[in-house]
Amino acid sequence: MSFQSEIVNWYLKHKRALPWRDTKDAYIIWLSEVILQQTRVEQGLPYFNRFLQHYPTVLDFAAASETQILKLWQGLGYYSRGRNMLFTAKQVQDLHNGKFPTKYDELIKLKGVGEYTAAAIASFSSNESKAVLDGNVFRVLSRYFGIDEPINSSGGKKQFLELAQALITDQEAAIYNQAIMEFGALQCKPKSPNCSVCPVQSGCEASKNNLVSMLPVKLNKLKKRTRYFNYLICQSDENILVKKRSAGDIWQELYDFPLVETLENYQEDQQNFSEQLGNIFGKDCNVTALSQQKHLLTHQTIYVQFFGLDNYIINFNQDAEIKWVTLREFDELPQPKVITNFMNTHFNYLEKP
DNA sequence: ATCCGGTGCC
DNA sequence: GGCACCGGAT
Repeated sequence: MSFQSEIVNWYLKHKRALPWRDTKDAYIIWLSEVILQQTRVEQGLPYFNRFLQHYPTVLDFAAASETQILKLWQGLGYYSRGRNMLFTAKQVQDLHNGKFPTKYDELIKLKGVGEYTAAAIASFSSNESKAVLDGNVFRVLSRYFGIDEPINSSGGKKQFLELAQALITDQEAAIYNQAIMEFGALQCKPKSPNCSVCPVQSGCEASKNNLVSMLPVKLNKLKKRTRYFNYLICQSDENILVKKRSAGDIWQELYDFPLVETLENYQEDQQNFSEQLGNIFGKDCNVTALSQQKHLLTHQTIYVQFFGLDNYIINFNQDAEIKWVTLREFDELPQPKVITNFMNTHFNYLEKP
């Protein structure tokens, strides 16, 4: 038996009874699908029932106020979904005579309806053979076919979409789409799927190769940190106070200046800034803001602000890595780019021929 | 504390 | 192409 037939058979046996199943009403399917975006069935179910009770048709929905919609949406998260639904309901009223579209090409134009939701509504309501590709489908396909292409890369998405579309058959589009998603949600779960009772285990590449827990592959999207570096330029004649950077952070063993890091711009984080500044240069020190620049790293965005130091007392005990060097000595020390840039603009007489 | 997940918008 | 949007599960 084919993969698709096995999945559909499994579905007929194990599917949950849910109120939006087995309806062909595109409005009701839209309602359920948008509510279920980024949301688990158990959490979305009561919301779906309340929305359908309040707004039995798309025209009822279109007549609602944004406040009413958001009040009903309360607690579900991603509130732009609710706002987009109202916008779309009005559009369906005005542009489609209140009749909710059932074809992918029309659905995809609606606000809040992306590729997944358009394929879901089109296949469920009119059996159009557009493959759905959600988190469940990615997982099932990557495991069964042993695909280790990252699902959140553009190439990976394309590959999975082509595969999913090749698998769907015209006559069974609606039920197959529902089946593979339900299969992913209940059987081929992200964590500890029970492969011993899986109907397609014998054909599953991940199972054969012991890769079930490794698939699907997902690129960690590096979350960029935003940081605020406030450098204190302490200069006396030809000497400047520098600091060697230590382990556990960027630019290890390179030289920069005494640094106060704040959680936000120093003006937004005044108290913290002044306190740290006082610890290094005494309570009564004066600073003057000089230049600023934005420094981009792979994993961090650093807003760098330079300050000139007017009067100060240096508390050397605060940090053993602080020391005086001449400007010429500093020029020979390894420095981060952002420091070199600063030196070149403010001490350009040091530039070599 | 970290993972999970569609769409809009930049 | 990458982030912001949210709450729940693990």
